[in-house]
Amino acid sequence: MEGKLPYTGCVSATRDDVAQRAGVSAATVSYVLNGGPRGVSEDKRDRVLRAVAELGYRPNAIARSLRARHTSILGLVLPDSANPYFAQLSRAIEDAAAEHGYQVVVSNAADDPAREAAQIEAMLRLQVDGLIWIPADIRGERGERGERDGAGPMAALAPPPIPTVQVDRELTLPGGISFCDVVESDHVAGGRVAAEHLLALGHRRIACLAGPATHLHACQRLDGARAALREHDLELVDMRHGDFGYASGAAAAEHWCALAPALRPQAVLCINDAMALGVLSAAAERGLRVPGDLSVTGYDDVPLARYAVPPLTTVAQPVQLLATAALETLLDRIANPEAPVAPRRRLFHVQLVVRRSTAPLARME
Amino acid sequence: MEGKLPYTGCVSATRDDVAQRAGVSAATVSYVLNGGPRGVSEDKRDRVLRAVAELGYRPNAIARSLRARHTSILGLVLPDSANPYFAQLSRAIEDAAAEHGYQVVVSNAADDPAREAAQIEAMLRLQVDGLIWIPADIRGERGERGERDGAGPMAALAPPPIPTVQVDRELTLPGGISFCDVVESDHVAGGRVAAEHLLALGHRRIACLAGPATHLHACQRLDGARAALREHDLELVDMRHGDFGYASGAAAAEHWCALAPALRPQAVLCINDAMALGVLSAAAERGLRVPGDLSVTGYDDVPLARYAVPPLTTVAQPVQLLATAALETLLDRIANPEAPVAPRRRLFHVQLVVRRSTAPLARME
DNA sequence: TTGAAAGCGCTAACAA
DNA sequence: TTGTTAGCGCTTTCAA
Repeated sequence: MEGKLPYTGCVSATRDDVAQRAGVSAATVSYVLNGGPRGVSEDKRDRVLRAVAELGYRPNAIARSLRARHTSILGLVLPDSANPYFAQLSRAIEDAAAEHGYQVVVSNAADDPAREAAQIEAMLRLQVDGLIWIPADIRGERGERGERDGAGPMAALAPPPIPTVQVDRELTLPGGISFCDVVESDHVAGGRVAAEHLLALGHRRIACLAGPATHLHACQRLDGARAALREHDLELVDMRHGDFGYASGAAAAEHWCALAPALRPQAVLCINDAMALGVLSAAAERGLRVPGDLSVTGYDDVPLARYAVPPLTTVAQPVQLLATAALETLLDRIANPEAPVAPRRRLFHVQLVVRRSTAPLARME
Repeated sequence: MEGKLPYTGCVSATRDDVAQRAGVSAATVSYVLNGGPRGVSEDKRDRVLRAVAELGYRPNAIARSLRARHTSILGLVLPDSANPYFAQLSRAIEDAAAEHGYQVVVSNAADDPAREAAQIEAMLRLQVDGLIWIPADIRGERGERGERDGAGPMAALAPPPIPTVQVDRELTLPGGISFCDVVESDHVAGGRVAAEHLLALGHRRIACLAGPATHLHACQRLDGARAALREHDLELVDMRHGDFGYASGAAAAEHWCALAPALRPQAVLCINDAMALGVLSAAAERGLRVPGDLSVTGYDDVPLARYAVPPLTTVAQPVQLLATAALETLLDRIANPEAPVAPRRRLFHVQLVVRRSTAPLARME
């Protein structure tokens, strides 16, 4: 074994080999391996099982899928696997899928619509039984862009050729028309609860570190925050756009930290945790204390949030619920592909997790 | 379109439909779609392309793979996709694979050998052309455990039935015998360079936050650190085992922070970044200053490291190099499956990234 | 209870 | 340059 690497799999046994060795028909082999649709005598079953073991037989999933006309695999398209929130969500989805006997193939669009489209296309060709899609980019009115196919993901998915659920955010057709099922949490409420928390703490000069203007879910969080402020007759004192990464959080914070105390926001509401972490970092570098000089909130409650310095107050999304709901929805569609049911939308509650990056406004600044 | 969801894919066109509509043979359709192996007249090519567009034809990758006896897909088995380091590595591998026309199917073993074995088995059945494997668990002498198949991943992979590369760490057969190619960085050197950095800063009471004793790569880092200390006639003042997660880093740090200053380590060398981040968090909670009261080093240089508070001194692994080397090795094996070449091992250099979580030992504590 | 055989959608060798 | 056709490995209907 050591020294040489001859790949035994290159000449691996087929079901016919098993049948021959066991002295039964090919059909019989199938029956024992699949536990049906027919029974097999004790004797033959043993012989088959023995032959399988001796030959190290491994069923060819490709052949099986071709014949069966389904693959038992689900495609999961992520916008950015480096983001811990998606890593969490993806893990939850995989677990839920495994419980139902599905394997999941995940791909990372890396926030690139062309890449996303290519990957969706590849999954469709792979004949996945269903697609779980966290859209990379909410481009609002037009699904343009994309190189390889001359079109973005919308070209392949509207209308969806196979059962599809969007998770975590909704991408609609021009005019806000839904074209597939959606499972997401209430982004508007999340933005609102974060803002209300800051308001309750006495902050008045609140700034927001938003996402790209093209991302609907980020805008919804922003809208929620603004609505809460408006009820107090307040406006955001500043708003900057980031790209959801640490660096953009740090960059925005650099700007705010450079301001004179009287001009500086008292609190910054960040649209995701990564950017909030960037803010924490830049504030510390600049010698600003959080929450003493600046309160900061995040969004997502990634695992690191509670180990941030200081631990981050954030809005937690119900990751498990999102995952199981997405799977439920998808499996239902797979089971009833012909049912002409209108796109469904399920919305989940979000929860504020108060930690130590926020504090009551200091009396004197 | 709005309102109803009839899955067009359920009745999608086949290549024969295209042939019929274009008024050519099935073979001709293949030739134009695959760009070979034969040429096709301008006229027929146009007709085929038009028919493809009109029918929304999507080649069935399953059927193609069955016939072609290869899938152009590579399997990537990760121990834990929630770990940002693996997310980085996986991204680099996907990119490299895409450049060579391979799609990659990634699965997350979640540090569970049984799950890992099941996933490897599933990939083998899926007929991936090659496997890139970051073993979840270095169990050293015996590959036991695993529920579903009654065996761990070693049962399926030693010897490897298809071209396989281990990346980032090496899992060998009992007796240290290699059974497949491996691409990794020099963990011993990495541990050493981190320790030497601390030593150069004047630290003498150095503790280590190690990984599980079963993980060879973690032990190698530890060995490197110890070797460096020994050259200074020093020993680790303490060593604790963590599980690579934030929480275990924080837990270990709790312990150290509770010690009287004279007993407390002056520096903590952590075997990965996540645990180092946990240490930073706990130290801050306890009011210990880093690096004033305690210097901390990590390992991996995950994206967050430079945004930690304070920015983390760490050992960077050459993620891009690892990824391209792994792919190169694998593709070479795939191209020459019959060549009986001994397992290869490629080792890469590692680099210390000095940031602000380490500082010279304060004169007076 | 069993075996034979018809394909699933595709590629490529072969014949024209 | 083109069409015909034999499978790839499997499931399952049909007939025995």
